[in-house]
This record gives sequence, structure tokens and C-alpha cells, in this order.
Amino acid sequence: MLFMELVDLLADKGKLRPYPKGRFVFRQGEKADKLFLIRQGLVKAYYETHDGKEFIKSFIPEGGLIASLHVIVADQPSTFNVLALEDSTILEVTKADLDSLQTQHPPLTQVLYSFLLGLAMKKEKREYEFLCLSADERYQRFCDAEPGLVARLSQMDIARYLGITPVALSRIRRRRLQAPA
Amino acid sequence: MLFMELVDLLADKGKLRPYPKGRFVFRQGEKADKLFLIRQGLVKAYYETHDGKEFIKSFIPEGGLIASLHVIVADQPSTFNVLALEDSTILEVTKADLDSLQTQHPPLTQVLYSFLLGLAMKKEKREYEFLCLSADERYQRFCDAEPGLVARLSQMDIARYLGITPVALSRIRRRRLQAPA
DNA sequence: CGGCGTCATTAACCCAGGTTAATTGGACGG
DNA sequence: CCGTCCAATTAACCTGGGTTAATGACGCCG
Repeated sequence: MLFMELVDLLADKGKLRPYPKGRFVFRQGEKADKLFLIRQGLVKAYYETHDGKEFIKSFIPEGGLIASLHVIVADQPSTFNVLALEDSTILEVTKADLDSLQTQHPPLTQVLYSFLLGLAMKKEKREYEFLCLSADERYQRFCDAEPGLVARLSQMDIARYLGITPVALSRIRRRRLQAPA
Repeated sequence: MLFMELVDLLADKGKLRPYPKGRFVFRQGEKADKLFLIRQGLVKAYYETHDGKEFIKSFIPEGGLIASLHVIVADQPSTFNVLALEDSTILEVTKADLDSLQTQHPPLTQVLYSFLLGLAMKKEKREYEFLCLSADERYQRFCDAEPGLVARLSQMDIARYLGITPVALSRIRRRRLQAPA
């Protein structure tokens, strides 16, 4: 399985670090040229606007992998924050270590390729949901697709992931309770 | 340059086909297990709902590359249509030919990796725009980023790409003309 | 125990965008 | 030159979601 391969390969190269709830993994504007493998816990990746508004890109639970493409590909600062929502432990591998591992261990390329493919597909799915679905439908789908995740999140964070305000989400939930038989 | 490498490699393996304006390259629900390289012209990739509404994923002009990830990765039918907006000529390579080329010619893997990386970044950008920006801001950005493309498109298609109706886009354009000095 | 901060809900009001439909204006073919 | 068709605009009306603010419901801590 993909995750275990990576873990085995990276376990000694990388550092395993604890992130208590509320700590940033990296911040918008920083160059975090590392790969982060979430071993335990839960983090959120989100954009923050100049006027303090928050828009959540994704939640990454244990088993997930994060990297800032802008940093990896062009040495540009990250465009988003990553914050621990629960006490988490994260395996960190620098891009340099990753590159050296990759030459020693060609199959790793295939693993990274798969990761990228998975990322592209996830983002396509999200594009579809924003283009074609109402906030209501996006909420239903999210609950169906990720019930375990939903249980661990605040309504605020769910709303900001769906692209609406907590107030609007609350209205949607109420409609949901009243309508069905 | 990426595109030329691919073209050179694929030119004899693939078939160069003309698509007159209005012809489908492939359709939602079909398995189009090919790579399509747009040599000339312009196509749009879009979702079509059961009730006939259209939501545009992207426009691909000459130089662009299209594939349905669902087909490539999991042999699932494509989730979207691709339609020629102008008379176009497209180089088509089957997945089988691509695989054989890839073993003969390892650097091709790097090219495909770059393509995937570019795709993931484009989709992240689009996610950002839907999450954080108003329709108005999305329109401004699209005009600034792709002036050449905007000139070749109908208002209808631009609107459906931005996730709004042509009526709403028309209002935005009017505001634009009235407001600035 | 009481005060405080935080999150969820609700209400009231506003606005952007959807919907429907009428109008305009080319482009095209007879 | 005159219909026809279709894209674009405009108007009128409606609705979903934003904004602000008030109210509960907890949980925490002094």
C-alpha cells in the first residue's frame, strides 16, 4: 500500500515531530520545502485573506500527505497555512532528502506520481462540486463521503471548507432536519 | 520545451485528426483512453447535467493536452465532454502506445510528471478562485490572465466557465463600464 | 459557585446572482 | 431586401447566502 511504502522509505530519513493542537505546520508566505506525512491526528490547509477571512482547502487526517506545490515546483512561498486541528505527529522529509532517496530508489518516483495523480483527481472532484452543485448538495456529499471526518470537525470549519459561512451551514442543517420524513 | 518534446515523440505513433467546430472529441460516459494534444484550434471540456445544464471545466487552445484522468487511472468512463469550439487539429495517442513509448523512452515519464504537476497547480488555482473570490473578481482575473482566450470565446462560455449565468456576466460587464473613471 | 470565552443557532435585513422573458442587433440565407 | 436564428443585453422578480447581532449551551478556570 502506497502510504506504508513511503513510510518505510522515509522513516529514517525524516524527522517525526509532534504538533499540539493549534500549532502551525507551516504558514502562508513561508517556504516549507518539505513533505509532511501525517502519522496521527488531523490538520487543515487553508487560505487566509488580508482582512482575516479563512477559506479551507482541505482536511488531512492520519495517512495523508501534504506539500506546497508552489514551494516544490518553483521555490515560491506557500500560498496557504497548515494548522493542527488535533494533537498530531507528523513525519517530515526535506525535498533534498527526497531527491536523494528517489535516485537510490526509483520505485519511489512511481509512488510520488500516484500521489500527484490522486491530488489532481481530488481537485477535479472539488472543481466539479463548486461548479455544478449548490452549498446544500456539497454538504450532503461531504457528510456521505467523509462521515468520520465530519464527526471530528467544528461546524465553522466544515462551513469554510464548503465555501459558505457558519450561519449559512446552520440554516442548511435546520432545513435538513425539518424536511425529511 | 515540454510540448515540442511530446510532439516529436508522439508524432509518428499518434494520429493527427481534424475536428471541425462543433464536433465532440469525446463525450461524458465514454471511455476515451487516449491522450489528446491540441495542435491547432480550441476545445472546451465541460460537464453536462441530466437536465441539460452546462458547466465548463476548462478551455484548451493549441499547445494544450487533454486526457480523462478517470479513464487513464481507473478505466472508468469520462465524467465530462470535450467539444471543438473552433476548427481544430488534434494529435491522438492511445494509452497503450503511450505506455510502450514510455518504456522505450524514460524521459517521457518526466514530461508526463510535469504535465500532471501543471494540472494539479491549475486546479489548485481554480479551487482558490472559487473559494475566495467573487464572480466579479474571477472575471477580472480571467480577462487579465487570458486576454487572448477571452477574445475567442462567447460570453455564454465565459460565464459557464466562471460558474455563473450569461445574464449575471452581462451585469458584471455593465458595472465594469459604468464604474471606472 | 459565578464569570468568561467559544461555538452553534436563530432572527432581521441586504445584496449578488438565478430565472424568465422581452428586446436588440448582427450574420446568414433565401 | 426581408425573415430567421442566435448571442447579448436589459428588466422584473425571487431566492440563497452574507452580515450583524442577539441568544443559548457548554466547558474552563478562578
